[in-house]
Amino acid sequence: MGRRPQTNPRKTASQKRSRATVDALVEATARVLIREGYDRTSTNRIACVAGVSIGSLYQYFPSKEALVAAVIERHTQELSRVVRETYLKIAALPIRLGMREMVTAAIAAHRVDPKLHRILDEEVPRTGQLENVDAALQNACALFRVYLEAHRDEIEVADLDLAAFVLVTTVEALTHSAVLHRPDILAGENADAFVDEATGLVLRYLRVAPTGGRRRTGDGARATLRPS
Amino acid sequence: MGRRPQTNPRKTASQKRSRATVDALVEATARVLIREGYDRTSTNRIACVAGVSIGSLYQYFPSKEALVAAVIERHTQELSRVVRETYLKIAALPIRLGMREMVTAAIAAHRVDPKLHRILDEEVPRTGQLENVDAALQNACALFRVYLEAHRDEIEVADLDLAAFVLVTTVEALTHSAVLHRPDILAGENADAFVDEATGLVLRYLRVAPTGGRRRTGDGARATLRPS
Amino acid sequence: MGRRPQTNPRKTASQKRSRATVDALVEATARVLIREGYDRTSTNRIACVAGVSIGSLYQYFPSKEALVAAVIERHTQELSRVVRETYLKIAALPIRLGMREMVTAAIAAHRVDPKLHRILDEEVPRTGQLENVDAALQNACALFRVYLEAHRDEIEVADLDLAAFVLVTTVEALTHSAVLHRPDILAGENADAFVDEATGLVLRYLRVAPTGGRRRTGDGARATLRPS
Amino acid sequence: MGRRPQTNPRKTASQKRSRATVDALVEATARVLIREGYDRTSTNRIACVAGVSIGSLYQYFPSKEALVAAVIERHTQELSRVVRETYLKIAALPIRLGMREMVTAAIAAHRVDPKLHRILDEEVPRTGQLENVDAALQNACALFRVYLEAHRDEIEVADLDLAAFVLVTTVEALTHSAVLHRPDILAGENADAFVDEATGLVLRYLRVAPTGGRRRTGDGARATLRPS
DNA sequence: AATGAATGAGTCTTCATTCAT
DNA sequence: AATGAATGAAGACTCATTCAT
Repeated sequence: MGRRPQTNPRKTASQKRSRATVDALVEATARVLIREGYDRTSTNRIACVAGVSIGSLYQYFPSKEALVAAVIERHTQELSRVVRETYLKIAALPIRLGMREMVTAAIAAHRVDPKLHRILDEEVPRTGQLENVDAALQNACALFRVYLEAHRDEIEVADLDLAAFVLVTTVEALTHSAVLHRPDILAGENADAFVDEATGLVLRYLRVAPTGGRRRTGDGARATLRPS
Repeated sequence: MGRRPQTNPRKTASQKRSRATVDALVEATARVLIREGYDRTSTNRIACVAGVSIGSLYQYFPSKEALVAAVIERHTQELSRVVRETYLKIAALPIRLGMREMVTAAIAAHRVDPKLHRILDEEVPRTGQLENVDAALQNACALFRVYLEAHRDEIEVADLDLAAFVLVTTVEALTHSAVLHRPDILAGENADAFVDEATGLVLRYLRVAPTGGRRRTGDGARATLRPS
Repeated sequence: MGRRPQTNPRKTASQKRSRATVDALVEATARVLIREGYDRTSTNRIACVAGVSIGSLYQYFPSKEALVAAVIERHTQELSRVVRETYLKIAALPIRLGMREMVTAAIAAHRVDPKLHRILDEEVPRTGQLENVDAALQNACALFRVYLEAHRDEIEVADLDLAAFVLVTTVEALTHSAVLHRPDILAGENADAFVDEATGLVLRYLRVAPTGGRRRTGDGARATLRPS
Repeated sequence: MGRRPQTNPRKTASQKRSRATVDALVEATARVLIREGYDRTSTNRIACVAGVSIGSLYQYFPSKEALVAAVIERHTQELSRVVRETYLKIAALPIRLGMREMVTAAIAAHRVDPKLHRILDEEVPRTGQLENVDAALQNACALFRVYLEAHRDEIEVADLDLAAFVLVTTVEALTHSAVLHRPDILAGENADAFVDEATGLVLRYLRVAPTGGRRRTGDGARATLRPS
């Protein structure tokens, strides 16, 4: 596989001017990535777009990879923020509402910067970032597990860890796929239907009891029909 | 985005020798891709590994991208074959068994050539391949829809298209994630539990009635435990 | 000290055309080295002067260092040839004449390509070439030792190895220094005086008996003047 | 050959602090030169090691070359000091002892800072320093000539200038080569043998009469054995 | 059809040096 | 005086691609 270049920032810009330079560089990297694609993204181009000399670029980032890593980092941070906020928001909600909120938030997260998201997902080689991906997954699972535990009495699952993994993966995949590959599914009023569907998937998986009152084609109806 | 190079094979190798050369090149590309990673994969290297001159390489493939595309194509074909065979196999099965078989097959598919799969998934820029990805998704959904239709009486869904999309995406994501990121989940006896879990997700989503008779660690057992 | 780049030729040019390219490159390197100095010698410049593309340059030489190494090698070969031929020539001569011949040859050797010699001596960093330098020294000493052994009865030395080292070093240094730093010493008729002087140094070191018969400005004349 | 950068110190540091800064810079240059090699020696590195900002560096030295020149200068001064002291020491000694002392001092000189010496000798391009080298040589010759003149009655040479050149060159080369390339020759008790050998070379060259009393493998003994 | 030498645009990266603060 | 951020020319080197043989 060959050696991978360093990706740790070269020096932490403390002064105001340098801070601005670093920001400009990361921002420029994201923009160039989007506009040109990964292959056509060169450090010179980035420096140019950032309005910074190539020398300055290398003063703060030891390699092209480091810049891309910074962009990924920044984007991931943003997503994490959304996720964390969502958990805070839904912590107190009953699971039915909470899950719906969660699906909604997942979609929103995928729309934070869709073009960048797409590039990062499709074009940027993730070598060396694998640990991060795995870490992010573990992290999301852990958070979700906490949520499930807190709502244990509303659900029915044997293995909380497994359930967390299944749901995190599923919700991420569904929203990701819908946002990136089936915009039609999320267009206009369809959106609600999709959210219902995904939420339904989650709730039934967790064996959340169907709403007593609302009689619709739902679990509730079925329950009564059940043979035993 | 800049112009994308041609990716269509230059000429259809009719003669036997040409055919062998083409195969050798595609195979070499896959191997180099795995061994060196996308960035370090050069046409010269590929030609060398294939035991072919660089000139000959360009006689059959107009660009590097074309070679990579051919590898993706070949891998995709292989996966498609597994998928198709699975559908044939499960067509006649009741949905409970069919779905379980499907999950199993999906895992198997992800293990066809795991290293190549990973590289293709993580490192190879998919620009220009998007249509293919989308097409593959549509295709899989269509197939699955046919299956669902055939088993309509066993399930309870409002929108078959949507359900197909949801399940194809979900099963793919779960098996993909498990194989690539959580090998522990699939190790040894855990594998069965995971298959059960994924199958359970699918079946409950489709509102397939839990098994009355068969008593095993599964939905059946659970059903009886339910309060109401 | 950091890693040193490869200096081994990349591929041995077998075909006629490539052979010419390689030669042109080495020759160009020598010329550029002389004309521009080591620091200003760039691979692009070399390729340009050689009338070859930069790509071709790197097809045969993995690095700038490799080119310089090739030049050094070529120059060293040339010098070695002179040295070897000298030994052949003087093998049968009595030591008085042999040594004189040797000093003369040493001067000649330093004049093979004086400008290149100077650059190689003064400007080219010899990192990594140290072993070569040492090897060359050892080699010269060994050859000289053989010569001394063959003429053992004409000389009087306790340690042949040490004597060989001393003389090889001395003669090299004297001729080197004279050619490069004191051209006046070797100009016109002075040359003979210098050769006499150096030869005298060697002969007296080896305690070769002064010539009785031959009367000339040299040890012979002096010998008669000696008190005892 | 292109323009060579300035090498004269920018301003004479009169104040105490400035003086310290300059010293730190020169010292740092030497250290970096040794640790990293010439190529990897950058002004930023030097400034960093010296604990000084790059800006300050350029306040005192107009260029990288100037720094290196200062290091060479300092090292040369040191060597000169050793040489001068040696002359003072041996001025009153008879030539036999004086020469032996000189050889010993030459070895010592090469051991003043061997690593730096080696780098300076092998890696640092001497462009523009040629005059200095030549000057140093001339200077050493002049000093030595004075010595020889003072001892004229003990020796037998036709051309004092030539003899001075020959001996300065020879002694320098022998000790240099021994220290750098044949440490074995100077190890332990061998050292004495080598000093004897080099001193013998010098004395016989100068036709210093062998010691009358001490009967050992020497010129004296031989003289009586000589055929005629 | 095959070969592989040749091409050269373009990439990343370094580093001496300047200059605003 | 000092700082260190910024500069950008310049260099080493790669690699997809062409084309004469």
